[in-house]
Amino acid sequence: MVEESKGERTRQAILDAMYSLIIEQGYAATSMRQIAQRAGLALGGIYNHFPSKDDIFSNLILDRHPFFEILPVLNSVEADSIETYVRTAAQLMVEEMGQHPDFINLLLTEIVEFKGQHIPQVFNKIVPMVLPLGQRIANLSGTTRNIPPLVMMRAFMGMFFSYYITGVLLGPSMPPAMQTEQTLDHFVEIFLHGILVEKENGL
Amino acid sequence: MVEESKGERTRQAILDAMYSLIIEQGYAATSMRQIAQRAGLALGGIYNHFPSKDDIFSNLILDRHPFFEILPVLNSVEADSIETYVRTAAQLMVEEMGQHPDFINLLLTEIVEFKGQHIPQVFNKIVPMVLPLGQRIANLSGTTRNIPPLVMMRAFMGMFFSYYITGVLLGPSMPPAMQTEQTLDHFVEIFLHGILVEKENGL
DNA sequence: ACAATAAAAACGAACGTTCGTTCAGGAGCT
DNA sequence: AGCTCCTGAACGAACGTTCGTTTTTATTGT
Repeated sequence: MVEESKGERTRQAILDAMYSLIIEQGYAATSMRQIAQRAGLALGGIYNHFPSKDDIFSNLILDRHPFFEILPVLNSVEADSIETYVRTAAQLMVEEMGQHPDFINLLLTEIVEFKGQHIPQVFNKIVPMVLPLGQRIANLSGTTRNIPPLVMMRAFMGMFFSYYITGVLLGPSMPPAMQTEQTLDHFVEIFLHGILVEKENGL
Repeated sequence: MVEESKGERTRQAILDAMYSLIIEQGYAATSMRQIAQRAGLALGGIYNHFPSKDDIFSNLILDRHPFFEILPVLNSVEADSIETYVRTAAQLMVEEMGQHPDFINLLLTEIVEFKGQHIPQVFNKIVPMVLPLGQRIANLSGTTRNIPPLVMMRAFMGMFFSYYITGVLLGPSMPPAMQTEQTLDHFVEIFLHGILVEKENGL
């Protein structure tokens, strides 16, 4: 039934093991012995599939970078106007991240422990996913300011990623006025209309 | 002349040493021996000042968290309208971070290696700095949407922090359309006026 | 001002542990 | 037989921490 060879299954088990261990305790604190145990093989067996601990991580991040899960979500949004798209996409993106509160660790671990050395490769896989998305959005109804679509996407991702991560990290420490049920809506409002109210006709 | 005792001086030297070593190579890769060497004392001497490696970091992050440098900058901005304030503050904040491309490591290290366990304490030191700032801004001229000032601040920080960090991390990998000289201005424009152009009088 | 004394700080070898990696050999399968 | 995969003991290096000892600094008494 499954076309997966034994070797490939073990390989995936090793990647799974490291993934979950990093989520739980970080990269540095994760030992090859723990990976072996969780993957269900002996210590030495790992080296039949990967030449080093670092190499396991490199494969992990290139296969399962958090963004590879977020972008399809943004791509799946159906909307007929830019405003609707933004509202729906922001909501979905935050929800999606909320369902995987873990995978942020992977992203940050790569930056901290590997100084972001995999970012170019990861980003090269992302760009082809993001370009058509920018195109799709540009074709929706609604007039936007004269800002390049990719810059808008960058701002969008940054804004709602920061919303999510500050919520997770600062959550209980935040003053009530900083985190309410409407805060996400306020972020959407700022992104769509800005913080300023344009004066209609003087007053 | 200086009222600093010998002990206090080496204490600071140890903190300095760990700070620079973390910037260069991360927390896990930094050994007590390296700290001792850079601080100019023997390995065992460290333990006259700190009970453990973790404890050095805890003191470091509570003394020198990146935000403690950014907030005074935002506080120093003189402006008579909200629009001017936002433009100036965004510019200054990005510049300030650009001059310390290093201290972001400290922030991320804390999250990755210590699971953000110091965040509540750090944040408690930050809140009193941020509340009066929100008050000051609320008193500037200009009409803003009905959004709590602290939420605006959260959005502001998130937006321009993300601008900075994506620039640093993704920089050379980004498509040209995503990173130009005007991109920061576009971010400011989005924050002030949103991406949408409100229709004036139908058409 | 100076010597006596206690406290603080520095030393560096040693300890026990854990780490990533290697390797000679054994299974299981075709 | 030959190949892929696995085993687990062993290796050497590096780690954080401890400890007995010495040196430096600060405080006191005179």
